[in-house]
Amino acid sequence: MPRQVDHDRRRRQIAEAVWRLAARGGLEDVTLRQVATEAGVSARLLQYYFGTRDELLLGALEILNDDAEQRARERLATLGGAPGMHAVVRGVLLELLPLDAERRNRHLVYAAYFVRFLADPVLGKVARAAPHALENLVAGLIAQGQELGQVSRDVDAAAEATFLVAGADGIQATVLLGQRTPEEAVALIDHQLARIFTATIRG
Amino acid sequence: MPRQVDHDRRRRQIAEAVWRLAARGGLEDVTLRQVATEAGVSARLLQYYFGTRDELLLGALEILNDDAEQRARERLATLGGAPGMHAVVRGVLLELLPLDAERRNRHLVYAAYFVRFLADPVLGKVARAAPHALENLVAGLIAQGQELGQVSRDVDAAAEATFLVAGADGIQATVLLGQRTPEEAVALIDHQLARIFTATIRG
DNA sequence: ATTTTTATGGTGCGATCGAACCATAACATC
DNA sequence: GATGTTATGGTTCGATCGCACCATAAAAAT
Repeated sequence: MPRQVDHDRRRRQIAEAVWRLAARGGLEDVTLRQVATEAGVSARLLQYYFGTRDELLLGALEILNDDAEQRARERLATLGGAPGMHAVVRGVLLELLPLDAERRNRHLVYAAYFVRFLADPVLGKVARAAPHALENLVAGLIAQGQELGQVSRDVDAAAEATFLVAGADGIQATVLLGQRTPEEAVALIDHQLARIFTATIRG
Repeated sequence: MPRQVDHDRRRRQIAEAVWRLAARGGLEDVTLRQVATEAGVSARLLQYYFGTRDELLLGALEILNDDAEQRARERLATLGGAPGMHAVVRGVLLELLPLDAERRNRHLVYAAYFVRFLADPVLGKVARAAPHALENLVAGLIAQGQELGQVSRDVDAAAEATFLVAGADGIQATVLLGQRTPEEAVALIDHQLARIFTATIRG
């Protein structure tokens, strides 16, 4: 076994090139040659690490998903000792907004893939996994908030959770298009959260 | 002036082919040859009516926008004599959902164009026009509802309007991905509207 | 009937695409 | 040091792309 090279590192390096190109010009611009140039490797290497172009697109998406989950966990972990339901839900929703270059790029990549998700069953499967889990997570957090008296019993936790996630997603698009600043987006989220989490200033 | 042919009709015929292809496989699949085949005309005709490929993409988008606006007006006109604010807002929001093949296709086309909107200033200008107007429209309707006592004075009309539009947009995406049925989507919208339009059954 | 403008089809060119193929440098193992 | 596997670069091929160019049918204008 010669020439041990960190395969995951190489794959990530190539995947990041795919992301940049997809975010910049859509999947049309993700050609093997452009990816190779952007990643600073030879085109042959793409075949070696990913195989065909479709497999490259799939692989880059999987790595992006793993990345998103890990970053989200990291950021949620920085919320402090006992965050409280309000803060946690806020953290989850803010993960959907393009508040920094990394998140902005990620959501642009998802946008570039979107239509493909419908046509390609394999990609679709990968894409459909995440959002539903998010809604359930938020719904559970709101329900916990009800147990703790931070949320009125009158609210429909599942319905509100779904609409919060969908709303954050919709606001994300407007920020990407430059119709709204990130600050305005956060304010809109906070406005809705203040409505749902009535009985809380801290937590 | 010979051979008078309905130019608009021809352009629409070609534009519809662009929409179908874009909805099916993204802008990558919108090649001149494929569009020509899909529209049942010669590739030469695309050049004649639209010019370059970029101009074709722009033209097809403009026609789509005009179409969307006209269809929305038509549907709103069928709401009956004195619709009331609740029903009008509902009608506007439902226009954002893929409740039939036409609306589904339209939103898929927008999705296919999305990343382009950021890179191409011309396309971006066309795309940015619509949504902001929608939010203002809904905000105005909610404000009118407040005047008429159908909406509490406590609600922030602008903030709620924005979140309603964004939420409808986000829900739209989940319906397109098959994560939610159109009926569930409508129910979610109605749930939010029932919260905002408190004092109304016939509204 | 001739002319002129509009509308349409076909064909060819240079560039680029995805992917298969061929070569070989690097290195662990024996 | 010989050997065999892993990792990388380069080249080539058939297909397809956008688009420019050439031809001509159809009909209004003269």
